[in-house]
Amino acid sequence: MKGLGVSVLGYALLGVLQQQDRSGYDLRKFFSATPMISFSDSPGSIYPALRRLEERGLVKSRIQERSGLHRRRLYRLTPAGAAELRRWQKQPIVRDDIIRGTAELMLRFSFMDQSLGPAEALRFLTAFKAELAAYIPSLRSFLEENGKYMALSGRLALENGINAYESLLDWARNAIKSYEKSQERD
Amino acid sequence: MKGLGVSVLGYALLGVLQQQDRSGYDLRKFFSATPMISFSDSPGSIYPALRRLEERGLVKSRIQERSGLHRRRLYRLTPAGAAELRRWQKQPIVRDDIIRGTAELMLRFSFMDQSLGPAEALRFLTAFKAELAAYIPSLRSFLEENGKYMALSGRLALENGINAYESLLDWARNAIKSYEKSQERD
DNA sequence: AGGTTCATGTAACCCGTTACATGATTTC
DNA sequence: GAAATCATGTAACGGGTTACATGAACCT
Repeated sequence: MKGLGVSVLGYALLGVLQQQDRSGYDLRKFFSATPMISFSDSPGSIYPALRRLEERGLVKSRIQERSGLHRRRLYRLTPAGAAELRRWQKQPIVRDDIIRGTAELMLRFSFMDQSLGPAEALRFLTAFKAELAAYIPSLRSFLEENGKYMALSGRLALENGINAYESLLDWARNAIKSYEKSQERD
Repeated sequence: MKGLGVSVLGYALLGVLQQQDRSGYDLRKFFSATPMISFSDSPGSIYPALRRLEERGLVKSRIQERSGLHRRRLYRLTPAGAAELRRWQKQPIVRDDIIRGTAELMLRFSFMDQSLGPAEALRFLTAFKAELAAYIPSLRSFLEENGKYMALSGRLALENGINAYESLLDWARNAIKSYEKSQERD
């Protein structure tokens, strides 16, 4: 059960396709028109990525003919694609995930309600919180020991990193509360 | 005056080499032992990157023989390399820089005291602040309009994005104050 | 004598970027 | 009739990841 060769962009596509079937053009528009604009909407990235997903059996495409309108190729998530999305989302959170930028972790989380449900989302948040809480002190102590020898810009940049992780930790705590509240209503 | 073909890793190397001459091995250790650990310390990335920088005349290497110790190849920034670093750092800040992740912007800033001095660092921070302040409302209004139709995890992920940009804005304001204070002392 | 650290590389693979290319349909 | 939008591709290029490879010096 390994995640063979799907890029972050690939998972982003799987996540969006989970909601509804879309064409490559739809997906490009989606990326450019929502906060997922951090992904490139260039045809040179999306069309090849969709082709790769189809080769691996994670999506299935069909041509949609529309009178008057352009014909287009609609993509739908296959059961294997949905399973691979869940596998990726459920991976344990390790320090390296935190270090290499939290963008991928947030992507994993953002589709989680639909694919895994709130209980798993809560588990994710709890693990995320723990990993953040474990990592921040190492940054703090680096600043403590080296801050006085660093240039102002360097020190400020480091402080920004610490702030960013701390506001993420706050966010995680609040998100956990949101899920606990929504579970009480059941 | 365009920035022909230097990757983010390349600029990170130029920035670190600005402080002192180092070998490839030193640079790998530096990346793995400091908060710059977000860069890969694998030999497969660093040695080829150094070779490319030397081909472009941005660094110059020499072999250092040390009795008893291992011989190693020390890299030094050339004047052209220092100039290219400054050119990269001085580029205007555009919305796209904000959207594609602020890591590269923070990297640009973190070496700025040594290369461009505090006045330029202040200019950078002011532009950064303005660009952030201009971008955040568009995220807010997206949340306003679409939040009610989004799943909880998706909405929380979006809120996290907004929070992150806002804490960055706070940081920028404080950093500006730090520079203004340090200028008063002149 | 054997394992760890120092030190530097190469090569295959994947994939994102950029640019180019095409054609239908809609709008003014 | 021209411009913008819809819609889907291809191809060259660059560079990061991973894995493989080598050898000297140091420590026990």
